[in-house]
Amino acid sequence: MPELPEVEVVRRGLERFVVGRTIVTVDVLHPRAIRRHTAGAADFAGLLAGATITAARRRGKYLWLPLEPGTALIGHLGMSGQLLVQPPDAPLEAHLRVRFTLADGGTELRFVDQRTFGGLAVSAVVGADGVPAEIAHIAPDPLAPEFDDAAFVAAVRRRRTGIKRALLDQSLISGVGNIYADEALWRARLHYARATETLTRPVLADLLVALRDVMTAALAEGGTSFDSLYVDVNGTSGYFERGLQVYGRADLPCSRCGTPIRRDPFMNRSSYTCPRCQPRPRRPRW
DNA sequence: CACTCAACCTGCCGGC
DNA sequence: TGCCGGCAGGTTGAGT
Repeated sequence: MPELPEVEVVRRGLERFVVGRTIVTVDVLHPRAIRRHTAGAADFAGLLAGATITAARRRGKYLWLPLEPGTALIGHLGMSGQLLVQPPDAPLEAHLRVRFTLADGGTELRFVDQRTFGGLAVSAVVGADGVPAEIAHIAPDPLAPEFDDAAFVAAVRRRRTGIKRALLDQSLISGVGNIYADEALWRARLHYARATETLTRPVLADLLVALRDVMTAALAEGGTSFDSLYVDVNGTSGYFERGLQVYGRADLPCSRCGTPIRRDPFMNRSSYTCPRCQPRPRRPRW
């Protein structure tokens, strides 16, 4: 899915439309959607029926809804997941996986997921910081107040890998995916295969600025949507595709120098760079 | 412990 | 038209 800006758009929608409401019924239409909830669909539904949603939170690409009585409904959108707020009489989506009705009889919450890489689970164990145990391994994201810049820089410099691999490691920094990694590296003029241990503190500080800038700009546009898969809770697409400088722009001119953007295979997907602004390092690290 | 990669899915697009 | 390969914004768990 969706990287941090797209997930934050969804979180804001949940905050607006479902916080304060009480779940009445839970219908799991596809077991794979709750595979992380190992106790199964009946347990999942039983823990949620009667629970009241007290907030809508996010860390990186994970979402969760804290519940009264002290549990939390966790969600990850994977590659194609959507959380939609729909009128009860809206036609059922082709890939509807879980459906929640709410006590006031108004709009209902639906989890729709074409590829089923995403999923939901109920957490019974919430840490002191309010983060469910299942998400404890996810690092803070760069837009969160608890993100520690110095700790991130030190951790990157201790690594022995390529900088893009580090950016995609959600236990180091969360919320960054293939699009925003490429966009931030272009802004910071860094090639994705630059060795982490050779990057200086100022260079990494600049990279953090680039990440925050591009994600904040994307959020202001409602996120990036190439197609109808990436939408807010009302099904509306964002407009940041226009703001992308390298991602998906193979052979188009770099907006800074005119050199054609290059696409390389990378970790079973793609990386986009400007060959001139982001020269390949002499000793690349994958 | 640090790191890498295949596997999990469905749909779409381009080439033959 | 149909079939096939390639590709898609992510995470995890097994393996080195």
